[in-house]
Amino acid sequence: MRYSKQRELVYDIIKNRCDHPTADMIYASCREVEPNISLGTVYRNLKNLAEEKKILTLETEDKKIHYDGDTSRHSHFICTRCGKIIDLFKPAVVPEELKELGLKVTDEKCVYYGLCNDCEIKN
Amino acid sequence: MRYSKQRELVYDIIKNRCDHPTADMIYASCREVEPNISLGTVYRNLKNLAEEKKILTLETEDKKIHYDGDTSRHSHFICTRCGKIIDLFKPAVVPEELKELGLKVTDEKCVYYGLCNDCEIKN
DNA sequence: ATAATAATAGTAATCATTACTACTTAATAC
DNA sequence: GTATTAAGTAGTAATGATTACTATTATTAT
Repeated sequence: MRYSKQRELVYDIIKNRCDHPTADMIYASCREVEPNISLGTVYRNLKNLAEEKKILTLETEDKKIHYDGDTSRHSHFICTRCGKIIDLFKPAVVPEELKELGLKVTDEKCVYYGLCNDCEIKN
Repeated sequence: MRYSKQRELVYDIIKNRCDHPTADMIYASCREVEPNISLGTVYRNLKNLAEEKKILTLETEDKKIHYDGDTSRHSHFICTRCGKIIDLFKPAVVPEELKELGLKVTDEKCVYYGLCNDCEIKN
């Protein structure tokens, strides 16, 4: 894979935000810097970066892939009312059952659902 | 919500299989019993059943929603090579960090990735 | 600098899912 | 039991996120 400034831009943008943007959000940010970048380029590079495990993906119930520039082992809490995604940094315990079944885990995606504090109040 | 034999069929089919079928797989099974059932009906009822928490959904990397008739608290292991989904029944520990943040969990979806035993051998 | 070829911009295509509409059926009242 | 009413369905069209395609541009090895 050879260098391109578009890929670097996509990567920098994800790395420098602490939310969990979708492709179109990243596209919007890219265009502020590079107005001619195309949506397909953003998608292609997001896919490349995810395959190389330089970024992570989060498949949610909103049918859009959310990207995460933080590749450290962590989980997420998603508010079922407003969709906000909150990072959980204290590592969850991997089920011992996996060892018993002889399954080696290379990745994990743990998502917890409920109301965030703001939505809890509003309810 | 009132009774319909289509909804009951969709529900029965999911409940009586131990895999994690997608909408089109459930549709195919439905048509063996009820050849005129429409795909839209299957989708609508899957959505209804999921909203009522009578079935669960699993959002995976293959961009199709997988449905699960087992609503007991359990996790999943997905093979990154063949896509097979394996149930993990021993409950994972919910991160204590959630309590610290004052977040009440109503649902959880923990997915672990790696190679299943078959694919491990083939590799 | 040039050649080779990977990457891009812009657009078209894909495909899972949802929306729409005329018709059917379950549930309730008479 | 029949009529009423509104929810559910079949069949089809639309949606929208993502991917594929193609002519052009940019990177990198020689």
